Amino acid sequence: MGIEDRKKREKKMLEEIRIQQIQNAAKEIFIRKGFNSATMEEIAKKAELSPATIYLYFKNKDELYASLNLITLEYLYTQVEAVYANRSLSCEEKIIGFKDALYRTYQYKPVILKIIFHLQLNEGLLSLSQELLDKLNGVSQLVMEMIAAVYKEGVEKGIFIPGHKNAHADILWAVFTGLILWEDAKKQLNPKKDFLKSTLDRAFDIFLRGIKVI
Amino acid sequence: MGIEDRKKREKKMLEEIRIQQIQNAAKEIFIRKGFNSATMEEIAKKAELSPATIYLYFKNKDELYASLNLITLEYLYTQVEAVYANRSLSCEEKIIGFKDALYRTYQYKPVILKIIFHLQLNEGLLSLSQELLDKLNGVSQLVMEMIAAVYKEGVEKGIFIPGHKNAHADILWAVFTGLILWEDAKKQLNPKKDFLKSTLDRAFDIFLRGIKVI
Amino acid sequence: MGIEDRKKREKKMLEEIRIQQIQNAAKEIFIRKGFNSATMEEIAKKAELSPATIYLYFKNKDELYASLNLITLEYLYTQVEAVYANRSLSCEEKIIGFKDALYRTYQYKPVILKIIFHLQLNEGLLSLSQELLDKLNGVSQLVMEMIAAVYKEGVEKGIFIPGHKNAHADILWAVFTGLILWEDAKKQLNPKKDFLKSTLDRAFDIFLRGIKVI
Amino acid sequence: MGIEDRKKREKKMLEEIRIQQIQNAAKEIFIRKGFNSATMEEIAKKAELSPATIYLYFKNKDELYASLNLITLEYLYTQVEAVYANRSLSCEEKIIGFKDALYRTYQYKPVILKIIFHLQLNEGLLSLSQELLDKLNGVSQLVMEMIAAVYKEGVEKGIFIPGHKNAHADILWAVFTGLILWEDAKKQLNPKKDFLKSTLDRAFDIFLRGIKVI
DNA sequence: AATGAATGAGAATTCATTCAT
DNA sequence: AATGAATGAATTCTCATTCAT
Repeated sequence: MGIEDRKKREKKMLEEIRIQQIQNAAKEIFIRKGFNSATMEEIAKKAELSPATIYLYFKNKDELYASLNLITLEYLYTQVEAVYANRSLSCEEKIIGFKDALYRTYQYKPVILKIIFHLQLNEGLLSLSQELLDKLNGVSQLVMEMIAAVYKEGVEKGIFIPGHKNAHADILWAVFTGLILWEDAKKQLNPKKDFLKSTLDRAFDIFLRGIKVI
Repeated sequence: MGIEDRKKREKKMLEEIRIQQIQNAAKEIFIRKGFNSATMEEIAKKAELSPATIYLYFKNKDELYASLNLITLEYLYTQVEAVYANRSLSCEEKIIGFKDALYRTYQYKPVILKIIFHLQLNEGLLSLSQELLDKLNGVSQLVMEMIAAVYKEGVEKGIFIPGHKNAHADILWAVFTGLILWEDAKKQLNPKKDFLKSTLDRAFDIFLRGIKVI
Repeated sequence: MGIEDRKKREKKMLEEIRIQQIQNAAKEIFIRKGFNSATMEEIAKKAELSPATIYLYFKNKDELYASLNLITLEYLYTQVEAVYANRSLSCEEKIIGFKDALYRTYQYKPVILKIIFHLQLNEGLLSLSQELLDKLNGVSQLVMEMIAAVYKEGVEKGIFIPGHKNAHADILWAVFTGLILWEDAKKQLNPKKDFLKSTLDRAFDIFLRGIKVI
Repeated sequence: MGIEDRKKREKKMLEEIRIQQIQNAAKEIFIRKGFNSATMEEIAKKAELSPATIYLYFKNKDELYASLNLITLEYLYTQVEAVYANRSLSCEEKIIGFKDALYRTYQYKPVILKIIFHLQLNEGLLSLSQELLDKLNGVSQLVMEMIAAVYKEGVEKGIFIPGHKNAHADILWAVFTGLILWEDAKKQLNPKKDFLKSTLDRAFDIFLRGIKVI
């Protein structure tokens, strides 16, 4: 029995390895080419598999794409949640913590956030199941709510100037994504220059300065 | 002679109307579907023309897409330049002016920014002429420089806290584009809610507050 | 009445001029591009007319093409017939006369014979009416028969070695067309060298030498 | 190891069979319809494959067309070269040998000559690679040179009447191609009658008779 | 009579997806 | 489990042809 168990375990592990292998390849190709221009064949080649094999693990191209978004968002969620739940941090520190969480997520897999941007750009995602769309939106909603909650807390404590909490969550998110996008685009033209971290820090400093009650 | 002239003028106008008719349809479809998913047939249907007719006015899909950029980029530039060159405005007012210029551009032709994002996301637009790509990058460069110059001026006048001027231009640009992207994505899910203008105003308030010397 | 007549005559002449104008343009384009690759628009441009105008004079592209073949063949026919009917010529002289007739035809409008070759290459002529095909074949048949008849006469007079008369007509025709084709192809690569006339003369010398009884 | 080898060999063979299957279908359609009128779909249908499958083996229509030439041109060359290099043949026999070589080539792959004619007629084949065009011209050049050399040898030996060697090569080639073209056109109208071989033999008899010193 | 503008009917080509092995 | 081979269903683009003016 033990042997069977082991075999089963090994099988499952192998399967997961394969799935990741595919997702990794897919991520890169999707980011480089966009959803439509990325071809299954190219992804397969990158994954060192045949196109047909991908279909053993993912029902179709859309599902493969969607799977990337979900894991990305979930990863992001855990990062942000860790900051949010950390009771030892002040509101200001949490804002900084969020920034670092986002940045860590980006650093861990620079590519994954771009997937979300693609989502935001709404490129050909009509064939995603409503279920998945809901899931995606649900997670990002949760992230935004945590940010909003921290801002609200700050306002209540008299630390932050008053304002609509959701708007501030949006702004924070926008600063982050906007900078990623922009710095990345610039890096593409001039790969040597990478000012993302310092500019991001600066942006959040300003943001904090801007919302703090004097 | 006058008659011939008039006829010529009328013909030219008709042609321009047709071009705009196509561009308007294209804009909408490109925004909704993204470059790849948008089909010429769909654009044609939207424009109430046959696909073949589009090819009378645009050499191919890429050119049609590119044509949207050129117009609007120039519009963007003139908007921003007008603020920059306005000697009666203070630095702070210019920052606000930039925001309004950007927003006006966005309102005038919402497509442009999305297209820039596509470019930033490196969506298979390699078939665009180098000339156009250079133009795109050139204009955005000019815009960034104007923003940076205003920030620098503010620092020199002791109004803004010191810092790298380019970083601040990047941040401002990132806030703007990030918000467009994000609010647009949200609007897609819930078309009724459109907080872009108010959130943008708020974001720039915060940004200004954050960079002003107290 | 005289005035009406004159107007009618002028009209007819104008019409014929227009038809020739179109045919001349068509000839050149068809020869340069082949039937399928030649576009009506290109022909129209060459004729300094609009595509629509061509359709006032020719029912469609096929008919336009066919009209060229017919006139060419008819011209050829008159040339060859003149030699054939010339009672003062010997058999040998008639063979030489045929060659000159063919060459004259070719010189008169170097392009027209190539049209026939296209016909021979059977490029996309399925849409020609049977009537026209019959006409085309009928005329070329007549030409061949005249050549064959001269050969036969020569055999009967003991001047030419015996053989199947049609085969010899075919050979004569083949030598001519083959040389046109070949020399023309060479001229394309090196426009300065034009050996058609001399090579053609030589070929017919050899041909005559070869069929003459010693 | 042997097994793997065998499988590899079998796979390669299968691939070659498929390629030939496509080429055979293509040959027939191209000959019947000409390059432009032939459609990939028709070729695919003839080959009992889907159009898409053809693209697994040939990059595009042009390449498929070109592939037919390359093979056959090489075949033509080897045939003619074999005659040319055969030291046991007299000049006269070589001329006859050339004819047979040409005819064998024609029989083996009737398409090649038609394709050369298309080239000669300048049928929009501009998308062929310069490399291939050069090869085509190169090989035909070589063939012509061999023919010319044999004629020259005959003249030097006092067997053939004097004359420009290239002209005689041209004539021989023209007789051959002209007859192919002509007989083929006739066969199209009346498929039962195929006089090519006998007429060709006769033509070369006459040609030889015509150039021989009496 | 002439044409500018428009289009329907294809054509080549691509690619996600399937299936026999 | 993995895949090579095959394909149906698009999609872009072309062009002969029409028609209102």
